[in-house]
Amino acid sequence: MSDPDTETGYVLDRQVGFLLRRATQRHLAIFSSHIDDLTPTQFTALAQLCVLGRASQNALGRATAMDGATIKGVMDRLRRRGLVSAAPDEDDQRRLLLVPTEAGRALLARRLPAARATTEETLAPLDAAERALLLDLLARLG
Amino acid sequence: MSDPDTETGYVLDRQVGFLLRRATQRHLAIFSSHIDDLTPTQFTALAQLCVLGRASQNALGRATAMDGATIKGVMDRLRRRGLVSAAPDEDDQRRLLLVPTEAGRALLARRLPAARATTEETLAPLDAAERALLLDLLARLG
DNA sequence: GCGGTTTTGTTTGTATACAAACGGATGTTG
DNA sequence: CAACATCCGTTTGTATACAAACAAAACCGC
Repeated sequence: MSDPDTETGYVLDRQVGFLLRRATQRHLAIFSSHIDDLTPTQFTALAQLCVLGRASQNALGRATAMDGATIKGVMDRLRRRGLVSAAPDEDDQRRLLLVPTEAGRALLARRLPAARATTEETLAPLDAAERALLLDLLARLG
Repeated sequence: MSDPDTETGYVLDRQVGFLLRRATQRHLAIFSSHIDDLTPTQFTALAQLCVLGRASQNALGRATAMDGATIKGVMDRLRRRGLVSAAPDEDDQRRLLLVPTEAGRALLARRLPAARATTEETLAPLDAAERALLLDLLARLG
């Protein structure tokens, strides 16, 4: 009767959207406590570009789930810092061919241990089976 | 050997942070397909304010996991649309006392079914047991 | 009751995110 | 090959998010 959800039936702590936002916030805070010279988004984009070797801007955006406007801003900042280089694609005049620089690859390599520590700390409340389960459930949502 | 993670050991699709971002993106897209006159953040803030009845700006921010700068912007927009009213707190001159207007409560009531549909559609890939499990695991992360 | 600390709201600056619109290049199809 | 559609990168506008700094108000220890 004195339940706060009597009127609306809306209990915040049970909403998927809210729980996702909270978990993301905590993960972001942990990330920046381990890595202070790259944002999670920048790290993801740089890491994926290193895996791919080279990619057009939009293709990298698709690979990292960022739209055109977002990936442009991210790459602009990485390029300004000399971590990524860009050149027009010979075969397709529309495309901007992106390649990680040596500095970019080196920085990624130096930060990989901290990235793994970030994941570890984020998942610390869960045991191994629960971690696998969570990743599986999240993957099926996305 | 031809595994793309040979160099970095970094497989994007297994990173919690990436999966959280993807799931959040999908949830956001579903939300806006059901509700086009409130953002998820605005909905959360309005709903929580309706549950609380009244709250100071920072207190509402804490209740909805938004920092001071964020909750200010959200409330400014809700106030501009007449969904929330604000007045100085008599007992504490620092505080801004927020209260949902009738229009705010009415809009929330009209949008609650769509909000439930959003949750339902987001969790559609999972059965009942898996949904409960996911919410539990996410709650323990946050 | 007074001085140091905290709280509250605000502002500024940076960084995602996404929608919408655009011009240029490429692809497709009849 | 010409009309049409699609893709690419860019720009603009809006909306979270968070850090850092600030002034005013309230609190708290001694």
